[in-house]
Amino acid sequence: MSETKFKPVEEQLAYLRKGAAEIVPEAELKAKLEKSFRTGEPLRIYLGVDPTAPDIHLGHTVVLRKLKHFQDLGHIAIFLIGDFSAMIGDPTGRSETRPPLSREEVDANAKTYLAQVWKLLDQEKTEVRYNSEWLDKMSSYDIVRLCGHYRLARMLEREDFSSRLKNQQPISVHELLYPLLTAVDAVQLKSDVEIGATEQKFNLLIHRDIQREYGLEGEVAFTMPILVGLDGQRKMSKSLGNYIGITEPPSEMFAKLMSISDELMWSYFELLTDKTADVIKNLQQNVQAGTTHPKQAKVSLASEIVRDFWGEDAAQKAAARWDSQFSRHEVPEDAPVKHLPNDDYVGAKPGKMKLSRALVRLDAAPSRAEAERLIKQGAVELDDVVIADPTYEIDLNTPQKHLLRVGKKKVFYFVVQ
RNA sequence: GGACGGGUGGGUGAGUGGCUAAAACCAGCAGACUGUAAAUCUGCCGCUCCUUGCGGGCUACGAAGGUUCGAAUCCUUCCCCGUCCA
Repeated sequence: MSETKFKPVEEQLAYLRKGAAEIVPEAELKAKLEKSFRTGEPLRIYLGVDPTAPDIHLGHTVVLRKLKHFQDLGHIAIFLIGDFSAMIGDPTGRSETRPPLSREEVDANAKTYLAQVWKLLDQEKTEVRYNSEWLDKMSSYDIVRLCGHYRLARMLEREDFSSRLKNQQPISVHELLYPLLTAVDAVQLKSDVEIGATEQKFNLLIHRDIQREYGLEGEVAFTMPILVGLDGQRKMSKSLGNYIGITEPPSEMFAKLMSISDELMWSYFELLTDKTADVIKNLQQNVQAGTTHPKQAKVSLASEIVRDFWGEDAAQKAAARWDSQFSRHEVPEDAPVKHLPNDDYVGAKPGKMKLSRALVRLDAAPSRAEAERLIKQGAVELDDVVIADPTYEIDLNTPQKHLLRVGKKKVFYFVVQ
């Protein structure tokens, strides 16, 4: 290994700092980088992820991208799958106990999860580990000894626990074990740096402490901000429904990105694109000065993100389609054609079907009550005519294709079958 | 083990026998305005049936029973959570 393998330390640091929330302690990271530069030994960076859900969304990619940055600089990226710890459940940010997952659920999630990770990370260069590898083997004695390395008072300092305690919410004992067990990961991996979201800071610092208890140097806690979801308020999460999954089709991804607020756009630029801090700042100034339309800036944001996951072509198509459908209100070229089954149901009239019933059959409304509401509110357009009469009936004897619009987002054709 | 407090719609949280499909707020949905942005305004916001009506039926306030013409509200048992004491 030659000394020329790595870029100068300051250059590496500048690259790594982009988007970072906190590096604790930064001086130590610098020291580690310097040592690595001298010796030619790459640093060991890890990101631990609990496969509690099968899908990755943009929020997860923030830390993933940072791991990639380390990888880009020639360091060793370790992707740790918390297949064991997922069964315990991370108490972080929880106002209630997380329901434990079964082994099967965890395994299935881990599999689909990993497949998605390679959209961002270089599979060739990434070390994948599972923490069941060592956690499964620990004896009760090992665990008791591990617990001996940490104090309850310090554990209870953390916000999640203290507020639950105050609000008379339950805290299960096993939740206290979570940060201690994941600390074993850090010990086993002999990590130099661990990446996590800001909410993981507490866990990361415990990991650092425990590593030292086990005679290691102690990793640097590298935290990234939490990505705010599409609502612009709460963190992006699947359960809140304010997320963009990385396997979502390009045009959907694009449309969702275009719907975020202007303010939110900037943190997305910072955390989800490779644009440098300077470029982003510049763009922001142009928008403020009025020389660039905010919509234009957002189009470039959406294009870049879609391109990362689906390629240049797909990104361009998605942009064109968005413009056509939402700016010009055209019917998209690839609008789906659905089939309206002309089957029997109790009280069916020959050749007729209530529009509200058809909406449910066509998957455009979750229930007939909801469908009627949409109709009454003028949200439903059949063949370019607004139908506001909830008693409207569709003539089932017409063989041609009908165009249906429900709200602004749903546009499709249907044929009676 | 004992004493006490609590479990309401996606969330927070009112409601202590009928006027309650259940206040209010948040979230959500739709319309207007726009750049499908935000903000704002308006309406909706359990399910179902139709003759779409201040319409009919069904389901709902931790679970199961009971009292009552009538229960989220009263009683019994059970489950769950918390606080204090041991």
